[in-house]
Amino acid sequence: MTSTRTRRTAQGAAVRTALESMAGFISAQELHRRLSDDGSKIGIATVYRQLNALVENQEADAISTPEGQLYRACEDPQTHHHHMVCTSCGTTIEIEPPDEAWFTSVARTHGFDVHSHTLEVFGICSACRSASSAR
Amino acid sequence: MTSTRTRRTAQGAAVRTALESMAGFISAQELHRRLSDDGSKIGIATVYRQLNALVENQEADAISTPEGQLYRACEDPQTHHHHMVCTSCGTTIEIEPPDEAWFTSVARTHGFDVHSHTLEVFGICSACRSASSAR
DNA sequence: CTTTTTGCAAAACATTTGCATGTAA
DNA sequence: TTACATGCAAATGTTTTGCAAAAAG
Repeated sequence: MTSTRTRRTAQGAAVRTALESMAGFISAQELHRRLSDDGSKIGIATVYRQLNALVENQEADAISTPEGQLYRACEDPQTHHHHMVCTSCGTTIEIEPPDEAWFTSVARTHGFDVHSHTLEVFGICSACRSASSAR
Repeated sequence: MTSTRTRRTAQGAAVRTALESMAGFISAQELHRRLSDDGSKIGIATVYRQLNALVENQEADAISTPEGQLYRACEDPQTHHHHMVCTSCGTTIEIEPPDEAWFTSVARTHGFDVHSHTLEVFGICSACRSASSAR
């Protein structure tokens, strides 16, 4: 092995930049769509490869949803926030966990070095609830 | 509406029974495989439909993984748990939130009717941490 | 009978991979 | 140069759907 880590490519930079400019999580497909719309010339396969590389390098983390994987650039542990989303209309409300410190404490207990965490609450908002009298 | 809820079918019972007899989570594909091996005559599409029906009726819940959805029969609300996963080796540890009730309380505050919630902690387990002296 | 469920195969998607070609280093 | 990255299309794997036939009520 003559040592060679990662090559600097336009596509790689584009993916990283785009991901970092995102507020929350985004899918590879969606990210690719945005990059393309913005004029970037990049294939979907490359988006996946870059995204997976970022995750492996711990520069991003991913969560699984019924629609597939969602990626997010890693930020300062403080900067992040959680959401509560209405599974009916999609409304999203930002919520604040009672004890953010808990995450790191459990981790320490198990010898983990916490990198990030996700918390999502799904439900039906009052508006949708009243709307759907049927069921 | 002449009122008609759900029809009782052999396949439906088979799926529910099989799911309830499972220890943990299982995928639709895997469940179908087992049912078939046990002689049940049921199509994969039906397994999916039954499973999704159970989830909608809150008789089962599902989690998303990179390999797809995993289902589990619902038990006492207390029984569900969250995970902490090592982003390096994939090891998953079950963790217990300090205050499960918090989820429903925030929801109520915002007029939400909580349906489910997710909590995931990402990090590096001790084993991987020591192992990766290189980097 | 009437309406829901099933099965099957096709359709939809998300994600990965093989390979020839382009391109950092 | 030369090994790694990209693009494209084909391959995978999961989940959904259309539709005619079977089953429940």
